[in-house]
Amino acid sequence: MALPAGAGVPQPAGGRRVDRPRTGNLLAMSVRVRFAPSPTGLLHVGALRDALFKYLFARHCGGQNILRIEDTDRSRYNPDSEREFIETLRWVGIDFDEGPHVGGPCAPYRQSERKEAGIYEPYVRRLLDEGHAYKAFDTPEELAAMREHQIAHKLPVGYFGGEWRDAPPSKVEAAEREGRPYVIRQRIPRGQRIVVDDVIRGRIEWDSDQIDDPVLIKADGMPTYHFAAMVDDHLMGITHIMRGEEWISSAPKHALLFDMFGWERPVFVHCPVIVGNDGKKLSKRHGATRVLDYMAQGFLPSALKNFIALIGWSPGDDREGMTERELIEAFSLEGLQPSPGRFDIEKLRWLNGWHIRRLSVAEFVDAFQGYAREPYVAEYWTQVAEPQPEAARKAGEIARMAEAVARDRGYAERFFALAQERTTVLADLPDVCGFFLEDEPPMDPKAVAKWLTQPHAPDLFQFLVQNLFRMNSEAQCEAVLREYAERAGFEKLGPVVHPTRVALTGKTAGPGLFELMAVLGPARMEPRLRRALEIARSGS
RNA sequence: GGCCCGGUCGUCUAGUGGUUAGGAUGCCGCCCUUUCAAGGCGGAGGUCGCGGGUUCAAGUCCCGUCCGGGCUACCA
Repeated sequence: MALPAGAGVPQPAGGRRVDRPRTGNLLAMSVRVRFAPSPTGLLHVGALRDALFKYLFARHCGGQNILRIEDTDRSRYNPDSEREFIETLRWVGIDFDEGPHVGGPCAPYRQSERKEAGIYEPYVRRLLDEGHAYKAFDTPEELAAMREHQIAHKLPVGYFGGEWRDAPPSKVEAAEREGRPYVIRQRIPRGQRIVVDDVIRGRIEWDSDQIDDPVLIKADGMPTYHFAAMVDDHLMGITHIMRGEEWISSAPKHALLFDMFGWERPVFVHCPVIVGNDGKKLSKRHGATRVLDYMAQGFLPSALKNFIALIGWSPGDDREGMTERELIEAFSLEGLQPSPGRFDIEKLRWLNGWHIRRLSVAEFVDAFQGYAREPYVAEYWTQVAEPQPEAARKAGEIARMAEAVARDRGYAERFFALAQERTTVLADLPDVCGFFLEDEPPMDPKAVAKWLTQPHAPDLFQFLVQNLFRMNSEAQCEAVLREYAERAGFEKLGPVVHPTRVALTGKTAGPGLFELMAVLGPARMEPRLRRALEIARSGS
């Protein structure tokens, strides 16, 4: 999508007019949304859902998805954060048409850089000139005292005028001459009804007397969210301000800003949020899990997207398991719900299994190999997961399995096929089918006690070892076991099947015995059977 | 305290005046079966937050109320 040169950039200082950018019809008609995180930490599920809804909406409409970094708070800035966001989103499969990492016609896409480029200045000046903003020289102490007074007298808390909103110009000039630090505040009109139309909630109204004058420019010269985000949204041609519902209360300030500039208001969409199990907003201190942790546990991006999309949105029918293509196709603002939802890990697990089962075997193996290659997987299992000594072992198991898979891809595909419908998260794979790769898989003591101590066990294993030469196919394996059962006088296959399963896998549960025997083949079965024979002899 | 948003099985949801309030997950049971899964079938689980009102008829419309949440920063 090409933008006319200079679109979205205010005229240089000489040129007077700063107005709606001439973005051309193509751009004006196309949906443009932005994910605008503050780079202060890790990407957790709350932010992911925010990014996901915009992504789905943009892709559904054939519009543009834009990444903008809102790094105007220097005290909370975290230099690693932006990379975390971009890499996590890349893993999830949410991509951007414009952003600091890919560029675009509205660059730069970091607000600190936009501030350096002087993009905001003409707009501040214009607001000041037109009386929509004013300088306020209150000290932090004065502000604190005012708030205390308001709380004590049960008054609305906030800056509703102070001494600067209506201060005479001479006073302001004097303060400025003294070099006193100041902020620039938006002058909210008084005695008005402010109406904001929200796509999800309909019309929301405020009495403008209830809305305090927000800081637009901080004392350090940096714009606040209230100012920078709105100016940028306009300059970048954002058509829909989609964000979490926690922004509803500042929506009137933002809508008013658009009005003050004479800009067309974008469509407001205040999405429901994901809350913690206590019903409270998700935050780092409140059960908000890093998205990468889900990756490390072996959740598929497709499942995570599917699951997150279904909290607060529904396609309108009974569909639950949906591919990315289906999500994009079905997504609409009408399906958005107003109430917050909770993150139910059990349902995510089910959905992950659902997505795994829909993969081809080759894709399934690729998914595991890609997973095992992710550097954060090892870090997660060794340093984040609990309980610790046990969790760390998982990292080694995953790495070893990945090596083995790479060494013999054909073999891997055969046993992955058997593991597929028994896998809920990729990290389970070593547990589910690790025994295929070890001549001496770890033995479950209970399984040994129950099945390898059976009186007929040594005889059974001896028989199997002797007949390995004719145990290549599934049918052959079954025939041999049935033959033994008959010879030993067992009416049912259980007494034969269970000890054999324990001998070969060390477990009581797993893929169908004949299937797994056929995959193992005689060469791999022999050492396992011989070991079991020894255990059975010594045990009984 | 003020303003604003929300409220359907534990959880995610369908539902826009007339349905025995549907689906999914989780739980339980049955079937399949050599085990575990997957799959199929069935069950328990909701006085649609509560109280009024409008209407022949209300989860759906109106009023009130309660509860939960958000904002109330020179954070986003």
